[in-house]
Amino acid sequence: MTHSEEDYIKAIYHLGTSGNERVATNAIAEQMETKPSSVTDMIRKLSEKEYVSYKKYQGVSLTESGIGKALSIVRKHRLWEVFLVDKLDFSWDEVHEIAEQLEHIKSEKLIDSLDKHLGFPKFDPHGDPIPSKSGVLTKTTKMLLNELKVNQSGICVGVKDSSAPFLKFLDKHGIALGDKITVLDKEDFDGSLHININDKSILISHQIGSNLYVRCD
Amino acid sequence: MTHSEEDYIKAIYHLGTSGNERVATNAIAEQMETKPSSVTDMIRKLSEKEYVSYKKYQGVSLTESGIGKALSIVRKHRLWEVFLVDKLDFSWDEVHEIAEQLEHIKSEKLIDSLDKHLGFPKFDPHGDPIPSKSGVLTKTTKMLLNELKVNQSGICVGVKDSSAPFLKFLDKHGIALGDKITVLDKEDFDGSLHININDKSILISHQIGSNLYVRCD
DNA sequence: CATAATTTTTAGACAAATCTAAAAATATAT
DNA sequence: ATATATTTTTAGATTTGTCTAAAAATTATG
Ligand SMILES: [Mn+2]
Ligand SMILES: [Mn+2]
Ligand SMILES: [Mn+2]
Ligand SMILES: [Mn+2]
Repeated sequence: MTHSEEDYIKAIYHLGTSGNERVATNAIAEQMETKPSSVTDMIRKLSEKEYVSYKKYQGVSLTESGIGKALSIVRKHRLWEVFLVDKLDFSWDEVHEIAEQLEHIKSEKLIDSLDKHLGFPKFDPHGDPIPSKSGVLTKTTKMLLNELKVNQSGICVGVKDSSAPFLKFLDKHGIALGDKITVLDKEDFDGSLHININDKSILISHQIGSNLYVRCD
Repeated sequence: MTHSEEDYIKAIYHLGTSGNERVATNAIAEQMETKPSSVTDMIRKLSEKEYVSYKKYQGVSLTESGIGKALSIVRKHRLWEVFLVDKLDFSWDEVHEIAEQLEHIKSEKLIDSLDKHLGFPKFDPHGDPIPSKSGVLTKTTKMLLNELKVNQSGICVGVKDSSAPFLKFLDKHGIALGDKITVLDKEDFDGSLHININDKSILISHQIGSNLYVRCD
C-alpha cells in the first residue's frame, strides 16, 4: 500500500464518519486538495484492491478491510502526535503536518514500541481517541460546547477543528484540554457565549463554541 | 528533493568515502539494488540540480551542495537509529531498515528536537559519527581489529559491516561497543585471531577481525 | 417533466522512477 | 594494436499519480 493510497483511505474514513457512510468524489477531492478526476482514478484502484466498495456515480464507502487499514493509519498518526507533544515538546498546533508524514512509516514493531514508550495513551493532543492495536476506539460521550444550556458546565475534551489557527487561538485565551468550562450566558443575536474558564469570564463566538468538545457526565 | 533522490545522494556519499571520489554507475546500481540504466537516468537529474558533477562514462562525484544534502540525510538516519535503540529498546541489528524510512521525514524542527531529546549524541548505535546540524563530522582515529599486533589492545568503537547477521554474531559472542579487546595471538594460516574480551578468550575469523573497528590511543 | 446546473467519469497527456534490449564507449588481454 | 569483455548510455516501454478538457450521468429548478 502506497503513501498516496493510505492518504486517500484516511480521507474517506474521516469524511464518512468512521467508515460507514458513502462519500462523494468531490468531497474527497476537496479534502485531499486534488482534482475529482484524480480521485476517480484512485478510487478505482482502491476498489480493485477491495479497500472500498464503489458503484459509479454513487460515491464510495470503506470495506471492512479498508476500515482496518484506516484505523491503523489513524493510530499511527495520533501516536506520533502524542510523541511530538509529550517527548519533543511540540505544541499541539505544530504536530499535524509532521504526523502526516510519520503515519506512513512501515514497521509494526516500531509503532508498538512507541505506544509502550508513551505509556499506551488513549487520546491524542487534540482529544481524539487512539485506536488500539486491534482497531478498537475508545468511545466518549462528548458534545459541542454551544449545545450546553446556560449554567451547565463541562470538561473540555477535544477540538473539532484542529487547524493551527484555531489551536493557537485556544492557547492565547488559556483554553486547554481538561479545563472546566461553564456557560454563563448565550446571546440570542449571534449565538456567542459568555463562559467561565479558570476563574475568568470571557466571551467567545458561536464558531468557537461549535468547534470545542466538552464532556459533562 | 524526492525520497528516491535522497537515497541516491546517500549511496554516492557512502561509496565515494564521504563525497570526494568519483563513483561508478555500476557501483551505485549494486548498492541501490537497481539497474545501471536507472542510475544513469537519476544521475542526469541530480546533475541538472547540481547535486553531482557528472561527465559521461566518467562516473559521478558529489558537489558541495550534494555533500551538504548527504550529511543532512546521514544525520537524520543516525539520530533516528539512536532513538530506536535508546528510547524504544530496539537492538542495533533492527534499526537500519526503519531509519532508512525515517531519514526522509521533512522537518528541521523535528530533527533538532530529537537531537536534544537524545542528549546530542555524537555516535550512532554502530559507532558511526553523527554529523552536526552544520554538517561537521567528529573525526576518530580508528583501525580494524586485525591490523593490531599481537599483545596490542583497543576499545571496540564501531563496525564496518553493519548487517544484521554480523551484529547478531557480535551479540551472541558478547562483543559490544566500548569493550576492551586484546589480541593474544594471530594464526598465520588463515588470519584468525585469538582475542581476550570481558575476561574470556575466544577465537575469531579474519573476516570478523576485518569488520570491527577499535581505537587504541 | 423538461431543462439547467452540478457532479462524476472518461480520454488523453505528462512527469517521475523504473525496466529490457541494444548500441556506444571504455577497459582488458592476447 | 587488435580483438574481446565490460561498463555505460540510449531508446523505448511500463507503472504510478497527477492534470485538463470534454462527455456522461445525476440532481435541482421552474
Ligand atoms: Mn499522510
Ligand atoms: Mn490529532
Ligand atoms: Mn532511505
Ligand atoms: Mn548506523
